[in-house]
Amino acid sequence: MAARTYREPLSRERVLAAAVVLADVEGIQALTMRRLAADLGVEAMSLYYHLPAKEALLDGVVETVIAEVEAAVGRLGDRDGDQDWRTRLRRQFLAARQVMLRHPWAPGLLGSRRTIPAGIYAYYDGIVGTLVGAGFSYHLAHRALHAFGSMPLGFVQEIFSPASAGGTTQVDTAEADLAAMADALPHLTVMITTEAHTVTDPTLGWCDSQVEFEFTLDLLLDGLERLRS
Amino acid sequence: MAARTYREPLSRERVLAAAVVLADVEGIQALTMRRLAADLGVEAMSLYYHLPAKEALLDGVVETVIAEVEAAVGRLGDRDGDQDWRTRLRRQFLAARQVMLRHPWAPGLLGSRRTIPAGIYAYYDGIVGTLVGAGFSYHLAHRALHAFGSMPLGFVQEIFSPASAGGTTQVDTAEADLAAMADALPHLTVMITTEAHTVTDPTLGWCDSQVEFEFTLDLLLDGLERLRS
DNA sequence: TAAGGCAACCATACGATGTAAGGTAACAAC
DNA sequence: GTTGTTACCTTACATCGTATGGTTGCCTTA
Repeated sequence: MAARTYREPLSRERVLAAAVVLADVEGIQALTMRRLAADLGVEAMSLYYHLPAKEALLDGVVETVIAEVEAAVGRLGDRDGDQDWRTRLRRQFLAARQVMLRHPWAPGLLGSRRTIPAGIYAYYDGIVGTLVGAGFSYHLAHRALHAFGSMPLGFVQEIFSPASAGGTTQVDTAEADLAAMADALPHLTVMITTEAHTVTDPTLGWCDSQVEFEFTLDLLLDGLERLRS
Repeated sequence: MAARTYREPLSRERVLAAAVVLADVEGIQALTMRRLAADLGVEAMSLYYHLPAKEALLDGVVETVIAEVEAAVGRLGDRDGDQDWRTRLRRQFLAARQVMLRHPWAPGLLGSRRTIPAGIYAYYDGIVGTLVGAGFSYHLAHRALHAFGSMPLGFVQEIFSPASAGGTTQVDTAEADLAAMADALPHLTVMITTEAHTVTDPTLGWCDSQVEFEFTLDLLLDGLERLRS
């Protein structure tokens, strides 16, 4: 009765954690269902009891990384409330960068996902909150979000792909459950409603990426010009 | 003897052009060897006579897009020589953006390539030339390149992945054929040699991405602070 | 204690993908 | 007319995600 080969049962969390480790150690291309199962001492099809498909696995992995970023950011947020807005964001982005450096495959994966991972909204809501709290208008805060580009998470969201060829526009889905958002994401909600009503060309959704692009570009060019002289 | 089904013979260029069209119309995930061959009225294995592997196909596709960017940039460069540096780069990046908007899959593909496509060097050499010609030091021009981030090509190079886990560092390869570079890429060559000798920690290669990251971050934060007040 | 039910995992198989290995048809050169 | 060469094709295989349908072992409930 001794060596009954007991095995810790699988779970979504255990699978996702193993997937992150596998990607870290052998690269994202090594993350196959069979290989991941083997690492867990299990057959490939067993994973499907805890995850419906590989896409869901990748979504979960992304979610895990976002959570790690939020944890790192939250950790320094405690004693950080009364800091200058620049200092706060600076520390946040540098902390996020440290997380992403541990998962070099993550920015690429983030950028390749079709749907925006839920955790990102909370993260960005905090950023907008910091900006608005420091006197930014919601409009300028919106611009700032775009300008930050890859700073908060190491990847470029949709700068070059407006609406990303999906079905419903972002405005539709946003207005649908705007009330539900208001609690969890107060700043983002206000920002979206404010900006949506300001927009001139509604075909573009509430982000006119051409305008955002030019804003960021000029911000960089102006800053560099100042450093030049 | 009439309807002898003649078919325009394949060529690397024809294959690459068809690949770009296929990716534009049906998305990059539709770009498989069998599907591409079918579009060309040919069997999959026939492609291997003109390209050694799918990786080479993707490299060629990237190369094609870069060439399209360079063409667009070159087209406006003719009557543009005596413009302000900001105006010139602004126009260049906006022209590049127009190209990338036609190929929404391109930034992601660019970013996923292991080796940097050759055409990019020439493109960036021109940017450095513009900057230095306007009074930038090579050091600041280097910083500016990193700060531009996704502006010139719509994707983030290696902000989060220094040396990208390759074998030889960039310094090794760069110094190996530095002489050959000097003709084709005069500004980049000078920039690399200048910067390489300034570097304090040689283990990082000549790009200390942590420093570059913080530079860009502060550039953005300072610019936004100025707009806030 | 026996019977049933369910949670967790596995064996097999199928279609899609990249591609190795070798075959074939047209044409050129001698 | 033989022989090469070029361009394309047929077949086959490993690997991938995953549909389908077991099998195993524990937990109830009587």
